[in-house]
Amino acid sequence: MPVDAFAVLAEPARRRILDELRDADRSVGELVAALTISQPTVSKHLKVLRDAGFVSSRTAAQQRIYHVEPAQFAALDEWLAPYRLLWTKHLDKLARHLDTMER
Amino acid sequence: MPVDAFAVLAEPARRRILDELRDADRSVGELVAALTISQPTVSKHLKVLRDAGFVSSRTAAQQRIYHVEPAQFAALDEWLAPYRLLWTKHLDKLARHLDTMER
DNA sequence: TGGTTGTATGCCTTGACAAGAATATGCCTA
DNA sequence: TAGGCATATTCTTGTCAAGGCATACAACCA
Repeated sequence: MPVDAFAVLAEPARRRILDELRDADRSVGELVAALTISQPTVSKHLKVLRDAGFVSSRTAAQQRIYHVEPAQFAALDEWLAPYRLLWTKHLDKLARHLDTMER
Repeated sequence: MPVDAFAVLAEPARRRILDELRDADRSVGELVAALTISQPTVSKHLKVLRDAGFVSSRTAAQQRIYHVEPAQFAALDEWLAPYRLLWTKHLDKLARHLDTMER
């Protein structure tokens, strides 16, 4: 069953994890230290993120190093795209309005 | 209390409502007809969307006409932006790779 | 091999939230 | 003003997921 990307990102803790991984790959322990969340909780969130394809992990001795899979964000962007159109259109209108005002 | 945009959009029904409103403004009744959701449920979702600033409504006689507020999507896009960077970088790398292969 | 570190998993409780049914509210028309 | 239509709200119930705790598993080290 396909996982709902929005539902996955709805959890603030998961977004914090992603934000952390955006800078650099991290082991689970590093994530636990950086955020202030228990290790089991972090591991569970990582599982959700992994299942949804937002991150992947490699094994380095006893540690698992996680890193972001940027491709997965495309789905999100795809949904957002038509709205971005609307809203840049809106910005254009605003710009024209301001332009009109200053004449 | 600020509403979490991701949490709001996590509900598929709410995204369907937004997709419907993207084409044109709609009354609650039209939304109920278009989607196949009970009227109270639609009203409740609309309330959530309104509180989060994703839509606004005007009163037309007994009807309430809803329309999308595109500006609200900016927050979403803002969060997504750094990841988009990562992933276009990734696409670049892929392109270079393909380029290399065809030589 | 036994102990230790790093990570994952299972169970349980609790809280959040969605949907249904019933009802309330607002605005119109006769 | 009564009645009817469009929408909102309340209450209740069921579902699901998050987090705590304990524990299992895996890889390293002495």
